[in-house]
Amino acid sequence: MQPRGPFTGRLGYACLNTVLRGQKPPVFCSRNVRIKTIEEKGMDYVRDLARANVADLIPMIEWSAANNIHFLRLSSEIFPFASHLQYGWDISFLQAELKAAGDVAKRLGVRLTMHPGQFCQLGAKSSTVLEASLREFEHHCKTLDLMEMGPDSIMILHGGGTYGDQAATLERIENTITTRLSASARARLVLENDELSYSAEELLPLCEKLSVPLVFDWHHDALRPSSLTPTELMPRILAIFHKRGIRPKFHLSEPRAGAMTLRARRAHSDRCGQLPLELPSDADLMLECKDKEQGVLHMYRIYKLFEPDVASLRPEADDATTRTSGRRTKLDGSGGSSTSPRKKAGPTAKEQERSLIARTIAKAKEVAARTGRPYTGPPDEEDLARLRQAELSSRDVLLDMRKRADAVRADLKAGRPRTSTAAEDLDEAGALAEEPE
DNA sequence: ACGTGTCAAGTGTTA
DNA sequence: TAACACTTGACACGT
Repeated sequence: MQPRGPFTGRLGYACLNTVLRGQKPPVFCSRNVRIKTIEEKGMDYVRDLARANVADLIPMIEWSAANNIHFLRLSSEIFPFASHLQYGWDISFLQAELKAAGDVAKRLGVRLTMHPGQFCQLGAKSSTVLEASLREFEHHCKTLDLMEMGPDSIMILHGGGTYGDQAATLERIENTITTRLSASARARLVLENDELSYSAEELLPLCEKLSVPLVFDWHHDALRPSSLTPTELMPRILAIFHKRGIRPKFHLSEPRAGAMTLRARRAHSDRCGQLPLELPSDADLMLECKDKEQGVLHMYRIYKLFEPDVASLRPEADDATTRTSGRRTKLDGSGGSSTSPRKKAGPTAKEQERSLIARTIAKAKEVAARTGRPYTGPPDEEDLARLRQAELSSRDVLLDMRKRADAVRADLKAGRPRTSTAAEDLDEAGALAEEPE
């Protein structure tokens, strides 16, 4: 199905290895703590957690290399509260352990990157937020420095908020980058287009001016498109990486099947199924999907890049819906939930079901009127199952997103205002347009 | 052991 | 206005 050429680059996953996490004892690098516990147990407890997190870096890197994965993102939770104003602490006492992990990564050829959280606002107006952002960013940098990682170990940030004035905020970001970052932090900084505030095109002028590479994210680009297509943007994106001597890096995620609203489409699916056509064949691509390393192995199989070790494979969830944050609520409303179930992620399963039935009936009536055939009543279970399948297919969502992104691009090129990329209805979702038997 | 509510931090969008 | 989406799930407590 894919017309793209062979992919020779590296696929990576972020922060957590679900296979190792499930082992006994578990291997993971994101042990965390609450403030209350810090106050009860003291900082030594936090440092012990951090030591355990660092110790698990090595098996995670080794497992990855053994499974042909040479690209990882380190979790920001590896050092809980390290940059906190009140409960912060110095990671230097772990220098030897960090260097050991870095040595393993370099020996096995595993690229390590980091991605500080949304709290890092280089364009913040508030000095409190800006100082916290700088502490956090420099802390991430110190982690990679202590591991003695090379220039490919970059740190990704988004533009962040716009504070109602994108141009003014971009100036503040520039000022922060040029006057507030350490040399090492600036050397590792890269920016990434996001899906709400800064498209690739809106970041590129700053990136080009300061020689800060841009990590291009296809999913974000679909939700906040530039006037230029990814193909048109690609030479500019690659030029900065090449100028800096940093291996290009990209991000890929996909919306969950059935996602129609903007909110739902922002969320990430369990796995990815399509390599972007514009992806350079030798690029590093970070997969941001819920199934982590399984997403990479999944892609290895789809594109026949590697034959994964059977022992490393886990089956794909069969009950994934538009619900996110690890929720696995089925369409019929049953199913477990690993996080707070009373909080809604989009419409509830019952609401989705009601809506689906209503639209289906309306469509059937319309078809009946158009074709002269009698309307035979509401859909039965079999109809619904078929419609769910067609309507909620991830492929349909991707195609719809691409189509809407193209429309936004056309608007931007024509100087018209930016419009929404969200789907308002399901009329174009494949099987719904089919006529009943 | 398991289920569930909550957790350091920011911003924008939506129901 | 509160919930939720994002780069990332785990802690902590109650049953």
